[in-house]
Amino acid sequence: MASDNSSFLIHNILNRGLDSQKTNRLSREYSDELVKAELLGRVAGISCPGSTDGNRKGSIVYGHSRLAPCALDLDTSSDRQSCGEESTGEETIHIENRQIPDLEREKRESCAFADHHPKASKKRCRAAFSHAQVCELERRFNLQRYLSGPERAHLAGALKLTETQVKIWFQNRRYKTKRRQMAAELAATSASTLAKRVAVRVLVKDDQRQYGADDFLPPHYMRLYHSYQCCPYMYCVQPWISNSALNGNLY
DNA sequence: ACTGTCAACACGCGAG
DNA sequence: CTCGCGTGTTGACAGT
Repeated sequence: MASDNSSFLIHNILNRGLDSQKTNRLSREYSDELVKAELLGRVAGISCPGSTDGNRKGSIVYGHSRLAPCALDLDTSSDRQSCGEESTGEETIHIENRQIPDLEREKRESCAFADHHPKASKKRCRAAFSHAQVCELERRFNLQRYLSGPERAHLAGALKLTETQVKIWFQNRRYKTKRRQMAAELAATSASTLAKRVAVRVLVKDDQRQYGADDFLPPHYMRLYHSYQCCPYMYCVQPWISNSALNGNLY
């Protein structure tokens, strides 16, 4: 599949290139001053300092400084830009300043402390990617389910994430898709089997059916079905995504 | 309190 | 040996 590396020109804006490694090293040592500098500078967001090689064996497992507030946040206009319109080959993502609430800053700092003092706390900090980041990741996932190294680096740099974060995200995304697909198939077969069994139990009174097979569908099947259908970022999926893609491999 | 979601992780495997 | 993958699990978090 052709990779559309030209679809991200954020580097031109941010003048950061693919130097996400450097960014991550910097952000790993972030402080309020760094955040402030980043916010006041041309870059308004700060990447989550997940280690690019942190998922390998023998690496530090706990004490990463990943928190929601440190995830890149893109404004709603960028959401529309990256999610609501077809890629024209030239896309820009506008990044705006973001106030970090005291509570969030507190949590972030505690994680930063744990990062510098791995033994101080085993509390694992989980990054919550921003809406725009997830939206862009979803959009890219809909285009291609696998990324090459350069593509991953490019996307990571564009979204201010580490390559590892992008890699793990795609990994989890593929597995999630597969799981949901399997669950849906299981629910479908179970429901049809149940319907066949229930069909004999249809009550008829005065030549009128009192209830049907659907009425017997257990709540958990319904919940499974609905959760399968529901995806918070589904509206990000572009119109050009074919129905077969949606019905087949996605969601 | 319970449950679902999700990023991060562990583990095993295969490819190069 | 390194890397990425699939798969299952963990822990944080949000919603109910």
